[in-house]
Amino acid sequence: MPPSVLMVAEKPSIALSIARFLSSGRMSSRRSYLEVHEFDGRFRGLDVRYKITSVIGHVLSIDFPPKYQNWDTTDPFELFGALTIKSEANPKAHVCKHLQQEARGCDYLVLWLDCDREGENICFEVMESAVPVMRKGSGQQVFRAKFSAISEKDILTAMNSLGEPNKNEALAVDARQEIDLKVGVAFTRFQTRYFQGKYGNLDSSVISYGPCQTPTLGFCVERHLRITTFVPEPFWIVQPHISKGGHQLLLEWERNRLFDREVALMFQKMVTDTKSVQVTDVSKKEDRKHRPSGLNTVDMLKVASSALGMGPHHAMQIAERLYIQGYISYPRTESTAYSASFDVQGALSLHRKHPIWGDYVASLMAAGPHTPKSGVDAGDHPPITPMLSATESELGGGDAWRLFEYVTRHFLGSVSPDCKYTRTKVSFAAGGEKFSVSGRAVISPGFTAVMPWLAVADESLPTFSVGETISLSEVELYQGRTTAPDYLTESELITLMEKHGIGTDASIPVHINNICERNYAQVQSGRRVVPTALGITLVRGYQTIDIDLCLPDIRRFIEQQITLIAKGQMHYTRVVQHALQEFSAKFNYFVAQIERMDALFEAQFSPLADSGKPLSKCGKCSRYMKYIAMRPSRLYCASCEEVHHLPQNGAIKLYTELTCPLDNFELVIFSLAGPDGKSYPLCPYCYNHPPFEGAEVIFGGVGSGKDGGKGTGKGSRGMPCSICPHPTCRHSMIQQGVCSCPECDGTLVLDPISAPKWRLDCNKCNCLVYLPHNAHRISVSKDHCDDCGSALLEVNFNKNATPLTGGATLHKACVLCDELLHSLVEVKHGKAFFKRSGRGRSGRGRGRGRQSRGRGRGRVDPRMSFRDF
DNA sequence: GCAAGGTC
Repeated sequence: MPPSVLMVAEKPSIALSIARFLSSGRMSSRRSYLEVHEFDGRFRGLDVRYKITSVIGHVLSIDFPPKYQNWDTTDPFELFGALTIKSEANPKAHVCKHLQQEARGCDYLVLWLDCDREGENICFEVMESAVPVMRKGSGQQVFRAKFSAISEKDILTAMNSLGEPNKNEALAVDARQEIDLKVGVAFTRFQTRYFQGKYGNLDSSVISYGPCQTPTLGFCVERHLRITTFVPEPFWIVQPHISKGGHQLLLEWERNRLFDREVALMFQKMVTDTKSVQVTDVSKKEDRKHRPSGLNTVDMLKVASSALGMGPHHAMQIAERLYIQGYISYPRTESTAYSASFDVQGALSLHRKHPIWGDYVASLMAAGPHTPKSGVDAGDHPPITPMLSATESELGGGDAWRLFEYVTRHFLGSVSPDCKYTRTKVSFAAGGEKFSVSGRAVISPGFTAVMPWLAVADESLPTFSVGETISLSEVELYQGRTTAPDYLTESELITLMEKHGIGTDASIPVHINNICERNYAQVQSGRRVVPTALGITLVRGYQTIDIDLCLPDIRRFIEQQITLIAKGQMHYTRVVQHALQEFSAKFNYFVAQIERMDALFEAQFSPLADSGKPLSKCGKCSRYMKYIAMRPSRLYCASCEEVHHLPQNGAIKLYTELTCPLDNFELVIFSLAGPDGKSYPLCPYCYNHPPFEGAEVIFGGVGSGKDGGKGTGKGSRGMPCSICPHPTCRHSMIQQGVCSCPECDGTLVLDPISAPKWRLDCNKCNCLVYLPHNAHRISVSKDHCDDCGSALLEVNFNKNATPLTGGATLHKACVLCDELLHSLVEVKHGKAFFKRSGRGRSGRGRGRGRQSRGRGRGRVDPRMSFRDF
């Protein structure tokens, strides 16, 4: 067997391009967890077998170990000194396994990750999986390819000048990750617990803090404060009117405007008294409006927001889709310059026949090639360009078409001539004051023909000659008032973020989205970002305690620090320790001074005790607790001063005054919205303090985690009755569970309030099983099926609609094994439901893994009866 | 329930 070389790129599309260039298209591709392309070639004087595949961005991500995951038992300050762990960023993608599988026995590893710091960091993540399983050899086995574009020339050059991955650059990213995590999580947990424990109407699931999101909010609040503190001032302008050759002209005053009325009046009188103006100069010169440079992500997002009315998050989703479908090039790029190898002619010729801009493209090509305006080549990806021609109907109209049209017009504009026009300026004098008027005449529209919204408007002027006098028809004294600035548009916010280095092209939309989701700001009409009371109060609080916390310099500080590592000027450990020391000191000060921020909250929000409505009784003091419906919904016992968290995004009701046998708390019932939203009872106390040793481990209880500290996913934060292992309580999983879920490792539990459309709900996933609809009562019996171990159901059919022979109404049977019962049920959100031997409900091996499962996750008619399967 | 950064 020839030696083998494994090559790894940052994303599948790049692996494919590189494979094509290096193999001249002669390769074979197969699909493992990710695509792998193989071909034969030469490597350092050897005949080798090449394999090229990719990861999907970062392989690993950083977090705290499980013991720090509990918000109730971890002092946020401890987080600064905590160990951190790295675990697989997206376990479902099996990237580590994929890398190990492909690297096993390979002789060489070539890293083709993006050539930026993050890419350098991913190199080491890849090495961590790959190197241990490679064949041990002598000499260098790991190589780094450095490329500045995904073009044949660049890729071949890179292949011929392989180097080594840069550990310092990778360490800089490790440092950023650790600092961001510790600072962000410590502040977030502290302020969330502090303020949510005091106020009932904050309406945010979490009061987050972050070195990017908070300065982003800071920009919006700063503008808000400028607006609210704005004091308008009156000003005056002397405006002479003249008429010539049928034109009525208003002359512009060289002093622009004055804030002193008396002085302005004096000038007006001087001008009026002269009764005429004299032409002192007529200048004519050719001017041009430059064609745009190539389109990068940030500019695309700004235009999408300001001209197309599409939010950055949405615009990125649309762009992503256009990219996947092959209509546009990679949409995440910082570059505005096309690389030297970019084929302008080829890219243009795609559009020659386009029904809308085909004629323009044809004339552009006929006129010869136009060099694009220079811009920045960040070396990551080329500017965003169309890769196919498409019409509105092909793209299904809507936002996809509008964004594609913009990308295409921008590209065409960037390789078109500049717009040329003549600018005329006529200067006048009257009463010692100077005035002017300007006109414009377009010579050739250039790129504005295809980007008409940027067109230069003709403003014709009559002909004037120097020395000419024109009588004044009127000299107006215009009075105006300065006006407050408006709220920041999304587009302006993006500009500010980019200018201050807040976020990256890919993360800017995420940060904006974040401050909206946390209810700190809202995008209002005109796509202006307006901070909410919560957002304003937070930023004013930071300003009161420590203004650094909401200024963009905080990000700059972190960037500066880690750059020292990247350049090898400072040791990783020293930098991280220094930064954390600085931030933990800030944290301590913030905690010590929190009452100053709280004073602002007090003036704006209502205390917990005044919020919400009485709902259910506390098991400790027997007094009614209040249900606070505002996000995050919770129960508050005013006499015990305790907050009990509840599951989110659903409705909470009292469960007919039933109580938990363990702690006497009244049960409540949680229901997800909609006809197919499942519901389950829960004890407010048990939900937050799982009473059974091991229960929280099995189910991922509050703040605990068994799988590397990630928790066990949404909805499994606490312990509702549907997963409670209490052996005798009538609401527990033991009593209400029927059988294993066909979709996951959960258990199907009788939905207690599903009547009259009785059904079983999975206690983990969204699988629902509808039971016979002609039953007026269904309950879970204490008996089990002899064949499969499932709990038997007692079905009480309606007298008039019973399927039982002889008009009998009572039927006790297994939902899986009883022919009749099984034929009357159907699964929703489920794709398979089959009998399983020996696995009954809880207590006896509650659904532990499925015995078989199709690999595909295609849609199956959700109404399919599981009998039909 | 937490950050920011990759990418799908």
